[in-house]
Amino acid sequence: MTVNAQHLLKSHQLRLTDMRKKVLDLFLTRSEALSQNDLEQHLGKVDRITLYRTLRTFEEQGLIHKAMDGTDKQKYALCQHDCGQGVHHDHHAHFHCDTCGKTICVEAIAAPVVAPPPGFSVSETHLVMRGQCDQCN
Amino acid sequence: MTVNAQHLLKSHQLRLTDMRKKVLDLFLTRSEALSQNDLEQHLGKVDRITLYRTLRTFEEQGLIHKAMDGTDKQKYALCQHDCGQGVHHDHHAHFHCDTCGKTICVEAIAAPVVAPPPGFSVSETHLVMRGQCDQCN
DNA sequence: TCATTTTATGCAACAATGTTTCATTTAGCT
DNA sequence: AGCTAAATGAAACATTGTTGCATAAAATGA
Repeated sequence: MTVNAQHLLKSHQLRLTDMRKKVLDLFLTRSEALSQNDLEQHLGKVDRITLYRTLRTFEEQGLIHKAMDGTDKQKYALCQHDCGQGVHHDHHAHFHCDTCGKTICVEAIAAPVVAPPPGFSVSETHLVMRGQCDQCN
Repeated sequence: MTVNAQHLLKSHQLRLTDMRKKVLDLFLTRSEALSQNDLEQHLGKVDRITLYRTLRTFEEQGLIHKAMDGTDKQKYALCQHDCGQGVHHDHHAHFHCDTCGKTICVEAIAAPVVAPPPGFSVSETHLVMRGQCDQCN
C-alpha cells in the first residue's frame, strides 16, 4: 500500500482494512474510471459484497465519485479535490470512449452553469462526452 | 390507439402490434422519461422481454431516445425531432429530480459544444442537471 | 378473403448487478 | 492483551439485461 492510500483513508475517517487498501491503491494507479467488474478483474478473488460496500463507503466519504458516462454500469473515479463526507466538488466533464469503453475524467472541462427552467432548482450539473479517445483514434 | 401513434409507427417502418401501440400511446401521454419498470407499472401484465425488445426497436428506429440522468436505470423519452433509423438528433439537456425521481427532457437547453482534449473526437455531448423539479420545490 | 412470407411475441433460461441480513472477524483504542 | 465498534464474508434474494426457439400475428399479394 502506498503511503498516499493510507493517508487518504485516515483523513477520511476510514479504518485501514486490506480491501480498502487494495481498492484505493488500484484507483491511484489508474487514470480511468472503474466499474465494480473492472475492480474484480484486477483484484483477483475478492468478495463481491465487500467490494460493493467499500465502493459505497468511499463514495459517501468523498474519496471517489460516480463517473456518469451514459452506460448502464456504475463507474467510479478518484476525487481530485477535497471532497468530504456527503460533499463532492467534482464538476469536471467525463469522456466515454465508444470503442474501448473506457471512461475518463476531463478536469480541463467544467460542467457549464445553466439557468434551470422556472420553478426548478439545480444542485449538480454533469457534462458527458462520447466518442473516440486518443488511444482509439 | 391515437392516430398519432399509428402514424408514428408507420412512418418508422414498424408493424402495428398491440404492444407497440400501447407503449407508444403511453409515451405520448407522458412528459417525463420512462424506465422499463415504469412502463410495466402502467401497462399492467405485459411480457417483460417483449417490452424490452420493443424499447430497443423504438430506440433503434429513432422513435425514442435514452434519457441519461445519472441513475443506473435506463430511461426513455419520445424523440421530438425527426430522428430515424440509427440517427438521433436530440441534443437537449435532461433534468433529474432527486425527490420524485422523475427525469424530463429540457428542450430549451442544448448540450454545449465543447472542444475535446487533443486526440479525442466527440460524437455526442450530454448535459444532465439534478436537483428539485417544479412539483417538488 | 385467403395463402404466403416475414416479423413479433411469449416462454424458458441464464448472466450480471444491486442489496439486505446476520454471524464472525478484525481494527483501533485503552 | 482485552474491549468495543466496525468491517467482512456467506447466503439469499430482487432487479435488470439478454439470447434462442417455437408459436402467433401482421403485412403482402393473388
